[in-house]
Amino acid sequence: MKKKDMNKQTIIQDAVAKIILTEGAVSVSTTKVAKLAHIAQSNVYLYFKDKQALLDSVYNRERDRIINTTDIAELRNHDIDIENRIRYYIEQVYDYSLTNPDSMNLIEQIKFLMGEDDGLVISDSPNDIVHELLQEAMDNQVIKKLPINFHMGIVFSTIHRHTNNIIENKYSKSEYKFETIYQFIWDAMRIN
Amino acid sequence: MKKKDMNKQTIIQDAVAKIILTEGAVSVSTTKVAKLAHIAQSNVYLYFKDKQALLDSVYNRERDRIINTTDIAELRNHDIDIENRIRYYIEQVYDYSLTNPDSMNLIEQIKFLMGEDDGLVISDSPNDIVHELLQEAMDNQVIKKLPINFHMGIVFSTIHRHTNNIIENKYSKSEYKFETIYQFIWDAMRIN
Amino acid sequence: MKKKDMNKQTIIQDAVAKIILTEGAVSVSTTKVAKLAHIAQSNVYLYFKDKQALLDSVYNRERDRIINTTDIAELRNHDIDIENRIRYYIEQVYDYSLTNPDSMNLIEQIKFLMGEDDGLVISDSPNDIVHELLQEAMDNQVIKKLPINFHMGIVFSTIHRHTNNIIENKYSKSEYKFETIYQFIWDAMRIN
Amino acid sequence: MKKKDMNKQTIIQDAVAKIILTEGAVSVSTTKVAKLAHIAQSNVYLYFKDKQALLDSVYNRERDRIINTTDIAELRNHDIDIENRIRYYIEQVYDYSLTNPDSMNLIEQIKFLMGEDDGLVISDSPNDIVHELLQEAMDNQVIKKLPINFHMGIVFSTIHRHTNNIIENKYSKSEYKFETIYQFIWDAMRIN
DNA sequence: TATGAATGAGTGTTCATTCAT
DNA sequence: AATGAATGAACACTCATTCAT
Repeated sequence: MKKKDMNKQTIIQDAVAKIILTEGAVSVSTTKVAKLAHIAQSNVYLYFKDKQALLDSVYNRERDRIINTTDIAELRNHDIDIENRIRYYIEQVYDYSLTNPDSMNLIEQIKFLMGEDDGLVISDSPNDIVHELLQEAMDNQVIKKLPINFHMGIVFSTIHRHTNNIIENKYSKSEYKFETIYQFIWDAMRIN
Repeated sequence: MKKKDMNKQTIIQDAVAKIILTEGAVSVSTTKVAKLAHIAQSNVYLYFKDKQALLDSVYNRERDRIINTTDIAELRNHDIDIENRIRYYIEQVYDYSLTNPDSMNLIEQIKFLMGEDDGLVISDSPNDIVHELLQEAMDNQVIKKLPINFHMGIVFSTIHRHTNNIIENKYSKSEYKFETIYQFIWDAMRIN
Repeated sequence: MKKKDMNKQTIIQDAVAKIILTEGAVSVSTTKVAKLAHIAQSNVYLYFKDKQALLDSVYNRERDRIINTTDIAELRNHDIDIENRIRYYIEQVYDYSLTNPDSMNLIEQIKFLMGEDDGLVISDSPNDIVHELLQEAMDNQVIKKLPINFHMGIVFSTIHRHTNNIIENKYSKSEYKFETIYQFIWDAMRIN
Repeated sequence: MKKKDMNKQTIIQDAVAKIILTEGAVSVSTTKVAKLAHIAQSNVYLYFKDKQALLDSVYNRERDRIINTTDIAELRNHDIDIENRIRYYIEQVYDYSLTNPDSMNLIEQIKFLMGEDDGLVISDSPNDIVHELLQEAMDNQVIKKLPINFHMGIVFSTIHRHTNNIIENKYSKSEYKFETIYQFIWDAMRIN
């Protein structure tokens, strides 16, 4: 029932996601995608201009998912002090990553495949909201004066590593609390 | 004459490395490698069992290069206090990365191609020397009690990001000193 | 409003013609045609049995256009001496070709695609009017006794070449008068 | 025996030629070529960079064949009067065409496929030998002052048509002598 | 009349790998 | 040790055509 509601676009994107997660982005081929989606290979081109567009769409879907999950308003709410806004942001990344561990891996894989070096760091535009937040924090001498991708990087890579560790059963979800992870990240970022 | 001393193995590996760095690991093909190495395509199989072995060898070569550059003795020298040994280690990674920026990218690319998730974190064996060092530091409550790949991860990913930023001309080499980078990493690791 | 009077058939044919002239007959595909005609791809099959029928129709449309432009009555008018009737015919081909240079190219392209060797020579039926005229001229020893497609061929290919030379800016329209072109053709045909 | 001497290049080119002549240039596909040449499809790319290179090579092979058959020295021999040199040239084209009727068709087909409009007119370079000859004839007021491709065109297209008529059994080889064909062509060209 | 969805067969091209010499 | 030739499988992508709605 529910499945039938999904349109083909989504089915195809899901197939791509599955392949990326199980075999790696390199292994994505229209043939495999079509097989997994139970359609003819040529059919892929009915829904996506070409392979690049297909990968882009999967990437964007995931990126949007993240962005939509983020409580942007709060990040801009100047009634909250900046340190807490950053903490709130990290918490959101943390929650998102634990809830959707695949999402992060998808984004990482696709970005890498396309030759972008920044890994998980998502920065749509320079005046991106998080960018803004971190810049403000830097200007106010709350966090260290460093390239912004250092700050974004440590947030993402730490949380991502944590999530992967759990997935790979290196330890259980309960073994490290958010507070612990957060402290690690925040100690790096903040001026003390 | 001297050049001719380089055996074919090395010539081939160099070709692979060059392709990876310029076009990405995905683009490595025996055809291209052979062309770049000025040998017949089939010749690649004289020196390497298959493509996988070839990539492995390039990976291992780089990994060994890193390990050999590291002053292991010093890391084990208990006359030096542990904090300084870690600092020394970070310094060595830092120096290596700035001196051989390609090396890190090679490792990252090959790891990605093979579907390994840990990125740059190299851990050959559990009783690896760095592993040992960090474990000791954790036991002595010098660094935070966290999965070891957190500690290794922040070292590598921060330094790697820094190196890439420089390569991509985001800023000049002189803009951030080692001390600054180190402080960022160390603040995350240490218990304060 | 008026434009809407053009029925879909015509719109589709026009699309085909445009593609042939800009990209060559080989490049005609239902996909492209449909896109250019602003209809669904499958819609092409509503108006034409298959691709072959579509091409045929475009060919026939052009052939009819030529035939209808030709003043047949005059060609048969025995009050005019035969030499002048042939001259009149050549003049008409000349005028048509210069006025509708695309027309000739369309016919040539489609013929090529269908593997017909006679190029521009259009001969619907053996008792074709021009056929008749030339036969009569041959019988009356006005033109050389040669296969009829020699005579038709030289008319078409010379004029077509002239037209293309102009289109390709090899020289301007005014550089060679009809009389000059005609003399070239007629000298070949006539018995002297 | 003899067949074995032919290298694969030639075998492949022959396959292409056969397909062009039987099915038309449009029908040439690497698959068909490979099948006809009894090799794997991928093998085509061992001998030719891509399909274009393959077609080019078939074209060039034929063009060279024509050029090598032509007695260039004689065409430049100013001891012979120009009219006779042109006649000699036309005779050579005539002989070649009748001896190698396929050759002309191959060239025509490939040229058309590549979108060149000049049909059989082969003009390698502006100072091409035939070009030279005709220009000289025009300057000396032996032939009409017209675009050179008119003169070349009538030679080729007339002879080609004649050859095709014979192939298609429209009449027998003996029905029209060279002299007849020549007269038709020459009357068009010459100033009278 | 019109369309979107579907598809199988085909396209040119690249690949890793094998083998005879 | 070295090579050129060979190949089957895979790739992304386009095509003419059909069919249910």
